Amino acid sequence: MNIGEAAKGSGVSAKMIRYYEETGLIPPVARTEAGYRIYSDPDVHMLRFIRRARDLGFSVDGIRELLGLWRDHDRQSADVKRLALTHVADLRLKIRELEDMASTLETLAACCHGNDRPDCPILSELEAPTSLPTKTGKFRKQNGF
Amino acid sequence: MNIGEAAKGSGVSAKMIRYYEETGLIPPVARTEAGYRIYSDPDVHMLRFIRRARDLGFSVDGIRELLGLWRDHDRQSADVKRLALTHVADLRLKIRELEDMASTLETLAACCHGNDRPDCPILSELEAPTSLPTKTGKFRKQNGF
DNA sequence: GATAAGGGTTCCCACTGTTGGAAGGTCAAG
DNA sequence: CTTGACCTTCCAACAGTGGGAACCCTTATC
Repeated sequence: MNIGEAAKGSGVSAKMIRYYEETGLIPPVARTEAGYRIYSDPDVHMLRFIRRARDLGFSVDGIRELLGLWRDHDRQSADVKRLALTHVADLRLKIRELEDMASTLETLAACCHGNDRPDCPILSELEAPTSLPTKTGKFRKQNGF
Repeated sequence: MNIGEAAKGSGVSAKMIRYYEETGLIPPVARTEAGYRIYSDPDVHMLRFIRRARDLGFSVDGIRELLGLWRDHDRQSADVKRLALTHVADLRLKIRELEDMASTLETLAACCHGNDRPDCPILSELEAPTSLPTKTGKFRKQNGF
């Protein structure tokens, strides 16, 4: 099976398959004499695993670890669980940050008349932060996730 | 005031101030004879506005619009409000996606013994998605936000 | 056998936003 | 006059993904 079919079968674009191979997330596959990559069913299986993990928000590095555990038949499920729960904690943290942003903005928007006059509490707040409640205290995000 | 002081006073790093200038988010400022950028209090004020908007999760493009409204004394607060609420909707969408990921993973983790045995429902699910409930249906994220 | 369509291959660029560093000029204090 | 802390520009990198160019391969059709 060539890369296009593998892409269709796995839901991972051909571009990304090449990228994953280049960056070592997946091992290089065999090639035809002409240089075409050849994929087997297990390869596609692995690609689907990767896609599913991305769907769950794992970073490529996280997936690297997951793949390691997946391939390791002597793994301990505790390791997988820890990896998953760490990721859940990251997600929840990110959610809280976004939630804070959204609720702050919503509060401000609720105070804004939203008419044809120029005065607007949203701009006022951006201009001169009045330390509105931000449950987490720390506000600044540092990685896009 | 030079860029370092402006950075300290605004909370925007010198690097980012230069970047914002280069990309046209903020207009170029005056320079000393030696080429040092000179910032005034209003400049720092604007930088603080920008930083605050970034803290609320606005993209640079969003900030561009906000700045335009901020500077426009004939603006209509309705435009600001619309901008803000659109952003809130984006945030809430993203939150829902992350929430789905987190709850799916949490459900799976709860089913995982987390012991020294290798069998693990998390890996099983990644391997062969059993279409767990994902309230939104569409799952794949397409922009990092 | 020639040709065209629709693959594949590599490589480079763009995006978002931010950081890091190198090479070199400048300013203020000692 | 030197030293250290600034400033300047330029270049690279990060994570992931998409777009596209230039070129090769395969297959079907004429």
